[in-house]
This record gives sequence, C-alpha cells and structure tokens, in this order.
Amino acid sequence: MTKKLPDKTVERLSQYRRALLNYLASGKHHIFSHEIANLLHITAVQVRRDIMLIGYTGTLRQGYDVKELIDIIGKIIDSRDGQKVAVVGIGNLGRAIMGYFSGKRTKLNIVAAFDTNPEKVNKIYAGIPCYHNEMLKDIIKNEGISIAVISVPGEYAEKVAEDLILAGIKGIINFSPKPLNVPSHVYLQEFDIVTMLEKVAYFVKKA
Amino acid sequence: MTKKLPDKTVERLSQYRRALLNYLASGKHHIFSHEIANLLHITAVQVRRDIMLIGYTGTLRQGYDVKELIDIIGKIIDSRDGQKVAVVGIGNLGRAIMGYFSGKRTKLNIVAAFDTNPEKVNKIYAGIPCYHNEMLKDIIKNEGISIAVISVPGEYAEKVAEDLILAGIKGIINFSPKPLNVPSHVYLQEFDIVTMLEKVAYFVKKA
DNA sequence: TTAACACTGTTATTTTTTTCACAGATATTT
DNA sequence: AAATATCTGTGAAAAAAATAACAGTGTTAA
Ligand SMILES: NC(=O)c1ccc[n+]([C@@H]2O[C@H](COP(=O)([O-])OP(=O)(O)OC[C@H]3O[C@@H](n4cnc5c(N)ncnc54)[C@H](O)[C@@H]3O)[C@@H](O)[C@H]2O)c1
Ligand SMILES: NC(=O)c1ccc[n+]([C@@H]2O[C@H](COP(=O)([O-])OP(=O)(O)OC[C@H]3O[C@@H](n4cnc5c(N)ncnc54)[C@H](O)[C@@H]3O)[C@@H](O)[C@H]2O)c1
Repeated sequence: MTKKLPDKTVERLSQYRRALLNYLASGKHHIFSHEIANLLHITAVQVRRDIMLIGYTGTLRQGYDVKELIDIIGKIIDSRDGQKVAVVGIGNLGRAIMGYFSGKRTKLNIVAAFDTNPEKVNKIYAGIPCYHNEMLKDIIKNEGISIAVISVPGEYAEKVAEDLILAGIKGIINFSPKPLNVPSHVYLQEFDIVTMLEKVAYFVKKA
Repeated sequence: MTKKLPDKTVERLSQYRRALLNYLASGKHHIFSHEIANLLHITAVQVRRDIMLIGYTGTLRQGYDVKELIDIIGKIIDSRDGQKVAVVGIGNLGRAIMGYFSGKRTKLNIVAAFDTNPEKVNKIYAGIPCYHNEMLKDIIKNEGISIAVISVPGEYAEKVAEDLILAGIKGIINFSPKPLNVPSHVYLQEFDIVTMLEKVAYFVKKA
C-alpha cells in the first residue's frame, strides 16, 4: 500500500475506525457503506471510494466485515510497531489530552510528558510520567518518540519546538497560539479553537 | 459581501486576523502578501486570492494596511453584534478552552458555562459563571446564545446536544468522542485529537 | 528617461476532492 | 424463473481548491 492516499482519506479512515470500534461494541459484525456514512454525516459513495482506495472489498449482501475493515485500516494508518508521543506543557489542555488518550488502546502511545513547573515534574498524569524540560532531548532520543504535542503558553512554544526538533522529533501538533516555523522534514499541524469557532460563527450567521 | 466564500477561505481569514493582530503588536503597519504567507506556511498567491475574494485591495509599494485588513476581515466573518457562546462540561478541556478565550477580545463571547457537578456549579471560571444544566434552556434562550461547545464525557453528549438544539442553538462544536446527529439547520463541527494525531502519524511514517 | 525591480490583482490552468451514474452481483418476492 | 430490490465498485463528470502565469503599476536606479 505504498501509493499515497489523499489527505482527506487518511483523516476519514481514522474516523471510520473510531466509529467502527464503537459499532462493534454494540455487537454487530457487518455494516453497509451508507451506515458508516450516517455515522459520520458524509455520503455512502465517499465511504465506498475511500474503502476502495485502501483495497478492501465488502460483500454484496452484507456490506463490510467490521473487524476486517478495522484491521485493514490499522494496516494502513498505523506504524507496525506503533509510534510514541510526548506532550509538552501539562496544563488544563495537556491534561485533557492525556486523559482522553488514557482509555484508548491505539498504536499511538503517549509515553512522556514534560513541564517546567516543579510542582508538576516527577508526578504521574493519567499514568504517564512528567519530566522536567531539561530531560526532553535525552528522553525523546532514548525512547524514540517521534511525535509531540505542544500545549505550553505561546511565549514558550517556539523554544520548545526548537528543542523538539533538535531532539529529532518528526511530527508536531501545536495548540499554542504562536505559529511555528519548522524545517520541511518535520510535519506540522496547528490547531486553534478560535479559528474553528469563528468558522462555525460565520456559517451560523449566514443561515 | 453576500456571495459565499469558500470554506477554506473563511478558515484562513480567521488565521490571517490572528497573525495580523500579532504583527500589529510588533509595531508594523504594512505587510506584504508573502509575509502573511510565511507566517502561516502557505503561499503568497493563496493570500492574495483570499484577500481578493473579500474585496480588499492593497497598495502597490507597501502591500496591505494591517489595520484596515483586520477590520475588513472582521466585517466579513464577525456578526455585527457578536455572537454568544456557551461551554457545556467544565472539565480539563472545558476549562482550557475558557482560559484560552479569556484573554482574547473577539466578537465571540463565551457568556455561560454549564455542568452537572454540584462542586462546579455556581462558581466562576475564567470570569464566566457556571450554571447547572437545568438552567441550560432558559439561559441560552434569554441570553440569545447561538453557539455551544460540548466537552462532556461521551455518554452524555447526545443528551446535551438535544437540549441545546431544543433551546435553539445554531452551531455546535463537539469535542466528545460520540458523533452527534443534528438537524440540518444546526451547523456541526466535530474535532478529535486522535484523528489529528493519527493523520500526523501517517505522514510522519511515510517520510 | 529608460530599464530593472518588486509588488498586487486576476485570468487561466492544474490538481485534488467529491459526486454522479450505472454495471454487476445476489438475495427476495411474485 | 422472472422481476424486483439492494448492495458494492468504479469510470466519468463536476465541483472545489490551489497554483501558475502574467499584465499592470508605482519605485528606484542608472
Ligand atoms: N489551540 C487551542 O484550541 C487551544 C485551546 C486552549 C488552550 N490553548 C493554548 O494551549 C496552551 C496551554 O493551555 P492551558 O490552558 O493548558 O494553559 P495552562 O496555563 O493551564 O498550562 C500551561 C502549562 O505549560 C507549562 N509550561 C510553561 N512553560 C513551559 C515550558 N517552557 N516547557 C514546558 N511546559 C511549560 C506550565 O507549567 C503549565 O503547566 C496555551 O498556549 C493556550 O493558549 C490552545
Ligand atoms: N476531541 C478531543 O480532542 C478531546 C480531547 C480531550 C478530551 N475530549 C473529550 O472531551 C470531554 C471532556 O474531557 P475532559 O478531559 O474535560 O473530561 P473531564 O472528566 O475532566 O470533564 C468532564 C466534565 O463534564 C461534566 N459533565 C458530566 N456530565 C455532564 C452533563 N450531562 N452536562 C454537563 N456537564 C457534564 C463533568 O462534571 C466534568 O466537569 C470528554 O468526552 C473527552 O473524551 C476530547
């Protein structure tokens, strides 16, 4: 499966899997494209096309085998041995993220948290140890952490990003309001709830 | 400006404004398209096209007037009198969101928070009063709140959404892991960090 | 005063993403 | 056993988004 998938498809595959895991829990083993579509508020064709792109095939009368589909999606989007994730900045947001992950068993494991506040360092949050930033480079290298979430106040975000990159991180999700500059070999994704809210507000206003 | 703007343009306009406010704070009054582009890691053409779509025009030698551009963007994406926002579920995530907004002065005002936990009800968080869910309908109607953020545990999300919709809410941002069903006159935006992380992981893996 | 330059605004083109439309398959009904 | 209904898979078309290409214009420099 080396040919590259459309960006949007990758995003939806992750969503499909989440929905399918849920669905499986309700005891059903087969699902139709239009049922998946309903779960995510998209169209059935879209679902079928995405599934086509990853090379899976459903059965005519029963639709897709939920377990198989979950597995195939995993084969596509997960790394074989999983990837390790670090969270930098254990404030409200950092803790919310760590708490959110702690239930899930995914191939993405948050294995370390970092903070500079002595009150937070050397404690455990949602089962994950919090280290002082001084340790950042060593731990990221030794553990082989490839992805980091930045949830520190804006004024520190740039420095944190630099340190992460020096430590060899490959992907960054930035929640701080400070847009970052990263070299092109680092995949950067920024997220801002204000932007999201303003977009919603715009479309609400128009209606 | 009644013609509808592309979805993505709306999103970027919000980002431009954020970046421009920042930039203005650094004392500069004019900016070139390629400078804006650098701030957001996109191309200058993209910036010029977006600005073209909102009908603003820069000057040849100096680029865009930062203040004017900020104002124009406001005219486009803000409602005249602002829109009111509520946050339901004042856990780590809800508090992170409220804290994040408390600094900003935008046309979007978080004016109420809701929770069911008696320890949280009737307290103030980031300057905003937290009410019991029982009050939800009344307050949303009376205050004219049009947008809500759902950050309650998944099992309650559906019920909360129903109540919000009955109360007349127009837009919902759902952070809970439970996909919601809303009537078509309600604009729904879901967000899941697992999806975002899995996407980053996928692209990191490929590199 | 002319040439080189550095911008914007916009048309045209390309790329990406979504949707349409229908062939093929199989179960169900008549 | 024929007609009907209901799925999937996919080529073709359409729509949306991004990029390229360049005309127009003031500015500076020669
Ligand atoms: N993008 C969004 O939607 C969004 C939403 C909420 C918050 N935020 C942003 O996320 C960040 C965190 O928000 P929060 O509510 O958790 O804030 P917070 O103040 O509760 O937490 C910040 C944490 O970062 C730690 N910290 C400070 N400097 C650090 C450094 N150099 N290295 C490591 N840790 C450091 C602090 O000790 C603290 O624990 C802020 O920048 C905030 O603006 C973004
Ligand atoms: N989408 C994401 O990226 C993301 C990230 C983190 C957390 N989450 C989700 O967001 C939600 C909140 O996360 P958190 O870390 O803040 O959890 P939390 O447990 O800290 O907070 C949940 C809050 O909701 C309140 N609550 C419970 N039932 C309620 C109800 N019916 N009405 C109003 N309030 C109610 C609780 O009293 C609590 O204050 C969870 O569903 C979590 O899974 C999503």
